[in-house]
Amino acid sequence: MTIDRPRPGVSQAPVPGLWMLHVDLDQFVAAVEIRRDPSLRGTPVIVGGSGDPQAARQVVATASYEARAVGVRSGMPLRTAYRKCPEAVFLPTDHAAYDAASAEVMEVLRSFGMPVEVWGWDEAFVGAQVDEPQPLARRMREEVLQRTGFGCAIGIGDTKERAKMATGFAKVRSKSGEAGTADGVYQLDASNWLDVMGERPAGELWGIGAKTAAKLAAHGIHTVIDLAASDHHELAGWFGPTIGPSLKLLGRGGRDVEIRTEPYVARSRGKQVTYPHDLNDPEEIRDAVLDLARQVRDEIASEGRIATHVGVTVRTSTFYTRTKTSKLSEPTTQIEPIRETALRVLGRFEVDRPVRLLGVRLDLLMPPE
DNA sequence: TCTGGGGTCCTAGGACCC
DNA sequence: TCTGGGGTCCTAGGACCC
Repeated sequence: MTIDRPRPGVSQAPVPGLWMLHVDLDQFVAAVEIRRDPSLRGTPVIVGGSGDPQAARQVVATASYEARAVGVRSGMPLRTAYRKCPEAVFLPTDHAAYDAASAEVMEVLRSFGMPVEVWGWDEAFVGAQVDEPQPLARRMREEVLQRTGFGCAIGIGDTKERAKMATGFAKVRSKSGEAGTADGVYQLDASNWLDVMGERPAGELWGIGAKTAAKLAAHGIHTVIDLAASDHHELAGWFGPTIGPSLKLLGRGGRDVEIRTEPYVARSRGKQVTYPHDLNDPEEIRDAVLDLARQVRDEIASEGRIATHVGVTVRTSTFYTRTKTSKLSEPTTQIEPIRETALRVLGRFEVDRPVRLLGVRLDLLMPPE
């Protein structure tokens, strides 16, 4: 799954008549499970880990609305979710099913003949050159529902950032069942951005997390309008030359209008595992790292990708987590140099506590252009 | 509530070279 | 005479998102 976020430094601007439609599927993972087993409809569904609610060290990946209603959240330990909602149906994650269902939806979106940028399983941006984006968005929702059975919300904006924020309002309205035109569709553009967003906390903006929000607040910047009116030189001093000014831009609603339709090319590939029980034996730790290295190498090799760096992550029982990386002597797809390098990187750790998690990541050679 | 997994991008500092 | 400045490569760490 590929994730992106507002890219600092992207320099474009709203284009008259060009609308960004941000399509966001409702509780997608749970919806896929409910579609293939309609008897689940109306009952709380919790997807995550192996599907065993008693398993330690596993968390909720997605909870259906019924489970969310009683306080179940993604990222919550499965055992906690079970305590809150023992009547829920617990299911293991099934990536292949979500991949396939996602592809169905993206095909429906592409059938409108407009550029589609896929964002992970359950999100996409569509670039629409139309005078009236709202009727189009409603037709898209209808078409997705008819042809796939999945509900979605659509945010409309004159930038991607505004469209993404608009989706949040579209979802609220669609759930409240509010009558009128705003059922699952909401529009944010230059004309209403500050009216709607200005007094909201800056931390609600996409790309501003808890850390950045706290740092902004320490400098007296609390709301979106504060951020929009802030001094970009000061921001650069606090956050660096790229991120600083990009934050002010975010407060003003962003300016990205580029729909990238090319297939996504990953920059890295990794695998990490939290073991059901801590590893103590150095031999066992070595073997586990070699096993992870082999798995990731097999994946990239089957996709014709070439590794440039090897990273190893170690998390100890105290949750202390560190990653070290080494450049391969030359880009390769061969298992031997990757194994050797992984062991060399592992050797740079002083592992003096039980190990909870190990990970191996390969940075990939990017094709030219 | 004992805390997953898979990613991306930016920043900073040291090494090294001219 | 211990001293300037710029550029690049490499790695660690942090922040964010789904």
